[in-house]
Formats: sequence, structure tokens, C-alpha cells
Amino acid sequence: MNDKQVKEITSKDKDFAKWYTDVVKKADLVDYSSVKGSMIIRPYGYAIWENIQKILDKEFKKTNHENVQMPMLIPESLLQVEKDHVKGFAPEVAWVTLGGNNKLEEKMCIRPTSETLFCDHFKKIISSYRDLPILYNQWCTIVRWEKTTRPFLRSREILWQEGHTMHATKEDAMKETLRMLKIYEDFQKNVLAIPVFTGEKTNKEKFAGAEKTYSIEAMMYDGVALQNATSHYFGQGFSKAFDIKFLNQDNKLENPYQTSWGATTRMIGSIVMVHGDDRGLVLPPRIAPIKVMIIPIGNDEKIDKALKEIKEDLDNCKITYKVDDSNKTPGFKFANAEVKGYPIRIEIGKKDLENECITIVRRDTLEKTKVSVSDAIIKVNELLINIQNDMYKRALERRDNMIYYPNTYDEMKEIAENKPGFIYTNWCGNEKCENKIKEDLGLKSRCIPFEGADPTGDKKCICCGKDAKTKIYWAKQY
RNA sequence: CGGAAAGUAGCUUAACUUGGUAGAGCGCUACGUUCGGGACGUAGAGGUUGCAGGUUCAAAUCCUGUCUUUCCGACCA
Repeated sequence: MNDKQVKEITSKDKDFAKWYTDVVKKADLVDYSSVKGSMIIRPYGYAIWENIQKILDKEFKKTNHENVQMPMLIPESLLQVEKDHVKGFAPEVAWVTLGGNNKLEEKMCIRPTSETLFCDHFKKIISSYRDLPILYNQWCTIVRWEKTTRPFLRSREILWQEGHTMHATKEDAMKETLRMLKIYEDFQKNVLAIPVFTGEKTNKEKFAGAEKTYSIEAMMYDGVALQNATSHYFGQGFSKAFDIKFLNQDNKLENPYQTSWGATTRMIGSIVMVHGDDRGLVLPPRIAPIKVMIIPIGNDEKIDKALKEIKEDLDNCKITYKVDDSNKTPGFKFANAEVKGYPIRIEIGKKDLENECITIVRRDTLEKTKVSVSDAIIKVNELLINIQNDMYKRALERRDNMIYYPNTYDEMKEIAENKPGFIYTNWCGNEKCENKIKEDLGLKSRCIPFEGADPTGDKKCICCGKDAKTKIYWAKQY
């Protein structure tokens, strides 16, 4: 690879953190604002988010969820209703204390999440089992006063969706919690081409106020974990605290069972860190706002004719594309298309047309193929599918090669210190061991997967040596 | 929030040590020539040196504070 082609992006193996910020900026996904932790999502980045919204929202609607919009401010007293919840969130909320120049009677926080707001509302609209289930979702921003911020990965103002549902029975609520987790899982695998682990969070890591928290865990290129979505089962914790009641079929008052689930623009960070390379962003076709970038080389009647034909074919197949007819040289346009990560690039030039063909380049492998103008659309359709599948396969293989299975604590330590990735071990279920591993090795528990989590080998906890209850993933996290 | 570093045109930076008219490259605009891996010519636009104080005849330069960014920890989606 010519150095000139990558002069603007730091090599990912040399300095992954720098590479990441280079890519998100050079690909025009974000810009920094003058407010710490509040990023500007630029049109190209926002277009990715819009695609995420479009696809997820369709899944939510298919499963009978309705979108709503709740207030942005939560009165202090409302936030405090559920004890674990306020304890978990109080350290990271932003407060509004003034209205104009007047001090507010009661200060209000900017929502860090909206469980309390939804509960306050649910109390008013739920009275019978006939009102259940209530399946709500909202797309909004929230604020959490994070100490350290990075574009997409950790910001203070977070763009996300949060689902909040109420059910008549425990079983229904649990079913909902897992159903939504599955929707996230399928979305990440099939659309974002990101392999993930789904499973249960430990007591220590679960959401403030939840009975159970499930998460989607992805591994970035550098082996560090990123939690890409969560789904919580609340049981009756909030509904009791908020005194939400319904009359069941036996004419008895009961507290409903609740769930919430969310995913954020952090997923865009995952796409960058799972698929990107030293030339920039690489977008999976299914999430790419522009699937094909057409680059005419020079001016010629023949080129115009071929361009017109290809555009028509793409339109007919509803494939999004753009034509780079700027006054730049071809080399510049190629490099730019690579930084932006368009899945496919079509080069239309005189030389090729003399042989009745054009050049199609796939972004993920940079492999070039020459096809006739009339066959271009067939090739594009084929490539869009292949690129999507190959990107997933490569990410999966890479991830699986970075998972380690130590049998002793010393081995685990050796791996934690020298090899980036996930570590899968037996665990006794005790928080003490979790804390020790965090302190000794800097690793946090990721999740207990749904399948294949029965203890293996000596069936003893890797840390304390007592009987293991389960297997669990450990990793450093963003 | 602790520890470290940085902030000068859109970007990369020079001038800062030793105070004295802020300079360049890239990018941008217009016109022309080009076009198969980051083109070239000519002409041009673009700066209260992050912000606020202080020292001084004089501050990009010295001092204090503050904000933002980056890296490393702690906290967290």
C-alpha cells in the first residue's frame, strides 16, 4: 500500500485510539462541539443512525410497540421514588435549578433514562388487565454526566431509543425482555455484521433497579468489549415503588411486571471499530446510506452513456448511489470513497469502455472486477450480499481467535496482561471474585451466555477455586 | 474526578526558550489546462493567536484562572 494513500489516517495497529478518532472525523461522521461530551453528528453519520432507526423501528412496530415522546425533565422527587435506581443514577445526572432568573422550588434532572417518567404515566393509564400489555418506545436524547467522553462510545448527551413495557404476568414480561434482546442480536449480526454474545449480566453489573439485565456484547478490533444494547427485566420493583396497580381477571389488585430496553448511537462506534481499516470506514451494505459510489474518469460521450445506463439500473433496483463528478482527480476520489466506506465503487473510464467494460471495486477487500456495463447491476447485487456476509464471517473469525480459555488464575493473568480479547472461565457467582479480577487484572464481567455456560474442566471457579456455578466472559471495556 | 500533554486561518503547523508588524504548506474561491490511485498554472479570500484576567511602553510569547481536546487511571451505555 502506498503511504500517500493513508497519510491522513493513523494506522490502527500503531495507535488504535488515534485511528478511531481519525476515522470518525475524516469520514465526516462527527465533529466536536464546544460542549464537552456533546458531539455533532454530521449528515453522513446521522444517515447511518437514520438507517438504524428505520430498521429497528420497523421491528419494534412489527412486535406491536408504539412510539411516544416523554418529557425531558424529571422532578427530583420522581427520580427518587425507586431507591436502587436513584442510587445508580444520581452521580451522573445533570440538574436544572433555574427557570429564567428564578430558582426552582424543586430542581429537575435532565433524563438519564426514563423509567421514572414512564412509571409516573403508567400509574395513570393502567387500571385493568385489559390495559396490558403496554408496549411503548421512544427515540430521544438523554444526558449522563460522564467523566471521560469519546465520540459515539461515551458522550454526555446520548441519542438512543428506550422501550418501556408493562405486563400482567412475570412470564409475559420475561418473554418481552428476551424478545427485544433477540431483535437487537439479529440486528447486529444481520445488519451491522457484528458478531455478538448475548447473555445475562451479573448482579454487580446489572441496571440500577432491575431484577435482571441482559446485554449484547461485541468485541472491537483491539479486543476491548463494547456493550451494544441492553434489555432489562424489572419484575414489580418499580411498579410497587410507583404504586402502579391493575385489577386482574380474578378481580384482585396486582402490580404489573415491567421491562425496558435500549440501544444507542454507540452502535455506530462499533461499526467503525469492528470493520474499519487503515484506509478508513468500511460499512456493511445493509446499513450504508450510500451503497455505490460511481466515479467517472474524465469526460467522454461514451462515459456519459454508460453512466446513464448504470444509474437507471441502480434506480430500478432501489440501490442508493452517488456520482462523484467533482473536479478532483480519480486518485483523490478513490481515496475519498475508501475513507467514507461506501461498500461498492464503480469506476467508469475511457480505457475500460474501449473493451466494453467498467471496473467495480468492493470496499471490504479492495478487490477489482471488470464487467460489461449491462452486467454491472448483476455484479452489484451479488457483491452487496457477498460483502455483507464476508464482513460478518471475517469479524466472527477474528473475534473467536481472540477468546481465551484459561484453566488457572495464573494463566488468566498471563493472558489478561499480554493478549487483548475476551476470557471465558468458570465462575462461582460471587461478587468478591468479580471485584478481585477487576482489581488484579482490570477485567470486568461481560455476560453469562445463554448457551454453553455450564462449568467445564475441574468445574471450579478460576479465582477462588470453589465450586463454579457457571461460565462467564471477562474483558476490558470501553 | 486524579495524573500527563496540547490549543495560532477549515486542517497540519512556524514564530514562544530570549516579549517588538503573526508566516508557510494543504484545503477553499474564480478562470483555464487536466483526469485509470490523493494533478497543474494564474489570480484571490481567509487570523480580535480557545476564552477571561494580570504583568509590561508593548503579550501568540511571561503569570493566574477557565474551557475544550488527546492519552493513562477511577466511574459508567
